[in-house]
Amino acid sequence: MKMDARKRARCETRAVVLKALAHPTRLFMIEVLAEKSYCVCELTEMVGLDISTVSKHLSILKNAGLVHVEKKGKQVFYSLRMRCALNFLDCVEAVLREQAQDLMDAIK
Amino acid sequence: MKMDARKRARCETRAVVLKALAHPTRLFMIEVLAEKSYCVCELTEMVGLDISTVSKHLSILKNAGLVHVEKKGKQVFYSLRMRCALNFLDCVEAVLREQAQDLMDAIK
DNA sequence: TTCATATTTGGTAGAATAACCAAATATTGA
DNA sequence: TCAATATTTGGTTATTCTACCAAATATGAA
Repeated sequence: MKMDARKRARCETRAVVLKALAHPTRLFMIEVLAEKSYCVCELTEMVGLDISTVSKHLSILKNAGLVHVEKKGKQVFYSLRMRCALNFLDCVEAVLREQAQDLMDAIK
Repeated sequence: MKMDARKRARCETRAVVLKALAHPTRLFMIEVLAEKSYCVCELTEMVGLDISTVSKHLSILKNAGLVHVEKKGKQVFYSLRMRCALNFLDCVEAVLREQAQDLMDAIK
């Protein structure tokens, strides 16, 4: 099974979604947004980075289809759109646990 | 819920696993390795990049704990270790389908 | 040991990312 | 309209990533 142009395009599309998740700050925000929606300034306060940086991170999540955006007055609220991203993260946890176990096994 | 040092570290660890998945070539190989294990030269043939590039991609997957490595004679075989990475990808598909649907809705 | 094959590692150049600051835009209220 | 607040966008710099080539390493066969 070769990676022809079609398969490559398909993988590139998927990679956009995964890349959106693959950043500490964005992961953190995904977790936070799993509870409820927050506006940019609230997220900025939690994250502790410049608001322009946070805004750009959020736009990456938006472009990937991971969050939903709603404007209310002067504020813009983001919420988690794809709940299955959370299962996602559980899977990552499983990977990490297994890695840790391997390390333990290697030591003893 | 602020992103303190501990939370940041936690997110960074998770991000390593996600980053490993977040590349078209590596995604492709994950899919291929879901069927059965392959050696580096077979994967290189499928992927169509330089073998050194493929080797580096594989080492990223290995470091993230996503694949298992087994040496047989002159060849090195890689296999998918975390099957749940596939559910992962199903979730990504769901995201993409929903995005496509939104586009359709926006047009009509 | 020597050769051939398979893989990894080191080096390098170009592309992509992420952080900040400053400026632009949008919205509400005076 | 003007001022204040919330957010986004543009610009810049430093870092990281990715692809290739060349060289090093490992293994099995002659």
